[in-house]
Amino acid sequence: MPVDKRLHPDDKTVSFFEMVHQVVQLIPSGRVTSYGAIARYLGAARSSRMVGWALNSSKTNIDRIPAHRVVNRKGMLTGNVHFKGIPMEQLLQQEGVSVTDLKIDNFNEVFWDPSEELGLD
DNA sequence: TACTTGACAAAAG
DNA sequence: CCTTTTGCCAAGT
Repeated sequence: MPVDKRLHPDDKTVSFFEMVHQVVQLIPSGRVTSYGAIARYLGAARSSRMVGWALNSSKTNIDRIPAHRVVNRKGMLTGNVHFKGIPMEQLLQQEGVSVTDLKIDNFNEVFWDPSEELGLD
């Protein structure tokens, strides 16, 4: 099933936070994306900062939202400090993502762009 | 209503 | 490559 129509930015019935959560849940295991990529997909290319904040509001609920698959545009695990339990680096490595010093080695290879994978409207 | 917060991004030096 | 500066804007107070 395609992405829920609620992801469309023109639908004000769903908060920006929830739209972010929806997209993050679509990230496949072993792949990662960036805050900016998610923001662009949501039609809010200039709200990349809000994406991370949205994840923060989810209280690092890895069970529901794989926030560890979201990094900044350089592939650095800047959100690691918000993970109380298992650090992002370890979670990613469990999925086969090579990480060194809080930075994804082959970022270009594991990068998953929702705008391309899910299609842009 | 007005001000503050940020898990970012891009550009400049 | 590194640091600083600037633009951003939804949500919380």
